Amino acid sequence: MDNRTIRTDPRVIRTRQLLKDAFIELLQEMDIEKISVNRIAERATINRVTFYLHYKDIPDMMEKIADDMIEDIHRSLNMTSESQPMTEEDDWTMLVNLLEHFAENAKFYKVVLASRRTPIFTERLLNLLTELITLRIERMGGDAALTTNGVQKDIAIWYGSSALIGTIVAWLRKDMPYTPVFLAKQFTLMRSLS
Amino acid sequence: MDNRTIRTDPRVIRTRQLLKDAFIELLQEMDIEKISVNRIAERATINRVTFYLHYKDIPDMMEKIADDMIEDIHRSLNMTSESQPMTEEDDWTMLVNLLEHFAENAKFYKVVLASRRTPIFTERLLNLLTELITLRIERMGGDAALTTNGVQKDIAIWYGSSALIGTIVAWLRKDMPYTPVFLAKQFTLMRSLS
DNA sequence: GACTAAATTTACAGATTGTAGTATAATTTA
DNA sequence: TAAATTATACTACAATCTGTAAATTTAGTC
Repeated sequence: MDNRTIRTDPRVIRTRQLLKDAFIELLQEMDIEKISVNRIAERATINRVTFYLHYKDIPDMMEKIADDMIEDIHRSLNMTSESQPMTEEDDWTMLVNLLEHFAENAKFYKVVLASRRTPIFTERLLNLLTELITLRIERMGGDAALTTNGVQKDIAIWYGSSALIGTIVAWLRKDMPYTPVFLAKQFTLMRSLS
Repeated sequence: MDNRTIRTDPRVIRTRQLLKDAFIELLQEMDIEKISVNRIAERATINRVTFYLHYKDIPDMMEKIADDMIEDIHRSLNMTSESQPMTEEDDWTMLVNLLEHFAENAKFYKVVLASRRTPIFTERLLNLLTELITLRIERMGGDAALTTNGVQKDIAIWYGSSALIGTIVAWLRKDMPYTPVFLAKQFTLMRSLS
C-alpha cells in the first residue's frame, strides 16, 4: 500500500477516518499511555490487524495525522500562489485565517494540542514561568491592572511565558549558542514593550 | 513508604537516583514509547519489582522527577525570603540565574525538555509557525538582516513562534474566551516591537 | 547486636504487540 | 457484467510487558 500517493479507495479512506476518529475520542477520555492499538481498533470497529496495514504503530499513526494537519493548515492560510511576496495586509489576513481555522476545528486541536499531551516537564516549567511572569506584570501595572498598552493581561501572560519557555527549549536544542547573560539581555530587549 | 517526606535512607536515595539516571539515559537513546519498566530496571541494575516500591508506573515516576526539577529551579532562583517584593534588578538576576541553572544542568534539561518529548503535533505546528515568522522577519528587516533593534534574528524567531503557539494553546485550553480577530489584534500589539 | 525497612527472588494471570496464513468482501478494470 | 485486484476480517502464535503477591536476603538504624 503506497501510503501517501494512492488512497482513493473508499475503503482506505473510511478505515483511516474511523481510526483517526477513534484515536481522537480516546485521547479525550484517557492519557496517551493508556491507549493501545487494541483499544483504537475496538473503538473504530475495525480489526486490530487492519491497523497494521496502515500504520507501523501508534506514534507512526500520529505522524501521519500530523502530516494531514499541516496540509489542512496550509490550505486554511489561503496562501497566494507564491508565498514570498506578501504585504502587511496579507500578514494580518493569514493570522486571522489561522486562528479561525483553529476555532472551526477546535474539537480536534484542543485534543491534540491543548490536552495533556504536553509532556510533564514542559508543562511544569510553563506553570512556573507563568507564575513568575504574572507577578512581574502585576508588579509593573500597579495602576493599569487589567490591560497594559491595550493588551489583555492574561494574554500578555500567555504570550510572555510561552515565548520564554519556547526560546529556552530552542536554545538548548541548539546546544546553547549564546551565553545565559546574552540571552537574558535579548529577553529584556524583546519584552521591553509588554 | 512516605514518598515525599521520609527519604533519608541511603538505599532509597540510591535506588531513586539509579532509576532516574537510567531513565534519562534511555530517553537519550530511544523514544519514550519504547521505554518499559523492564528496561529502566535493567539499566539501573535494580530489580523490576523494586521500581513498583517507589513509583506506580512510568508517568508517575516522571511526575515525581518533575517535582524535584521544580524544587531545584526554585532553589536556583535565589528567591529572597519573600517572593513578592522585587525590584527590576531582582528580575534581571532571577532571569540570569534561571538560564545559568539550565546551562549547568543542560544534559538533563536537554533530554527532558528539548528532545523529542514534545508531542508530534505541537512540534509540527511550531515548525510551521517558525517558517512563517522567519519569512515575516526577513521581509521586515530587508536591510537590518541579522539583527533587529539589537535582537538576534534567530532568537527573535524562537521568541515569536513560541509565544504564538503557546498563546494559541492556552487560548484553546480556556475554550477560546476571545474571538480570533480580537486575539489576532492582541498579537499585533505585542509583537509591534520585534 | 537486635530491630526495622528496603531490596531481591520467584511466580503468576492478564494484556499488548507484531506477524503470519487463509478466507471473505468490496472495488476497479477490461 | 465478469474477472482481477486489493482491502479487510478472522484465527492463531510467540514474545514481551504489566502489576501484584509471598517469602527471603540484605542493609541501615537505634
